[in-house]
Amino acid sequence: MAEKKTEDFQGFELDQHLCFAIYKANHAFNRFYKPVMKKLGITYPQYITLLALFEKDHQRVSELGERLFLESNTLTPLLKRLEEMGFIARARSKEDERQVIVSLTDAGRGLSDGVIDIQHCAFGNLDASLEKVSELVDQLNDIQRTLTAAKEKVSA
Amino acid sequence: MAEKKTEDFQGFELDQHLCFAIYKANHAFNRFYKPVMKKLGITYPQYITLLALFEKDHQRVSELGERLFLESNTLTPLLKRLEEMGFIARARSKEDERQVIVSLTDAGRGLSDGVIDIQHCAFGNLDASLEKVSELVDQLNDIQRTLTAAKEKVSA
DNA sequence: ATTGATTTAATCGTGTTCGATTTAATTTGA
DNA sequence: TCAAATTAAATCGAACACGATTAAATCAAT
Repeated sequence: MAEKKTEDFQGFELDQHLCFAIYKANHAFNRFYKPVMKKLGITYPQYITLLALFEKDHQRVSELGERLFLESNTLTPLLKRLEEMGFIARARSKEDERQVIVSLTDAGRGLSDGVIDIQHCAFGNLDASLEKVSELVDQLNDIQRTLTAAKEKVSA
Repeated sequence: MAEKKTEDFQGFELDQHLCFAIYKANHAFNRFYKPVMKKLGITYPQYITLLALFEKDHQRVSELGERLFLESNTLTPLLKRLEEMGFIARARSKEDERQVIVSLTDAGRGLSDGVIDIQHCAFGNLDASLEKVSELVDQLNDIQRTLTAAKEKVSA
């Protein structure tokens, strides 16, 4: 009862850290999806990017970036690879030549079947109910919003 | 009630995806910690690595790798940077010359004060109780274990 | 004791991420 | 109108992550 130090505040036990738990879970998703992605010829970040395009086609690079929390320095090369593979097309906007519009090709849209399979595969392995998962998603989104807001506050 | 397709299974709404929620939360932790880490002169992965060493000093590279889910191809250069900065020492084991033992230096141990501050900082911004966080950590660890086990199963 | 298999870390190439800068197009204001 | 400020994407360099390979040390098993 006497010793307090760091024990009452997570201390150094890595497994008690929320950031480490999230790091590990993210890592596990990465490793789980990677071999499945490989069959489609894409990487995990490319998969996430395609999901954003399935949700809404014909987005600007910066629009995609807002959705995925990435900027042109990351997206430009990634999109170029997707373009080389023939899954998307990139074209300067007629209205504003600064903007590049990213669109799915037929081949890109064709990936959606494989993607659905992947989702079933991952979800089938988590023996959790839809409600439980949905609740967890909400909690994680709360944390994300809180940390993002806190960072804004600090850097302001 | 007629349409089924993908809607009853998360479909393409990115925000309903557990993997995306985790991706975002991990990203938010990264962005939140980054400027704080910068004051200490280290990166987020280096921070995680140091946490593992605070928990247990004098680990082999492969031991650290198991803990952090990384391998020598990632750890070797990262550890070399921590060594250059004087936070750790790397030395071949006398018993087995193949092994490299990673140890904290005084300067490395000295970082732990700053690290405690960082943890307070992050935790103070999450207006969640310790129990709530602990519960969330357990759920995330469950997911990680499940996905890791599922991957083993598939690759076997 | 020597050959062959295994283990450990290091190395290499590709892709992702990010801070910082650059280039080009658009908007603003004098 | 035309220079200055702003915006959008691209580029660059450093760090991280990973599959695959390599080099060196150890172990196994005759």
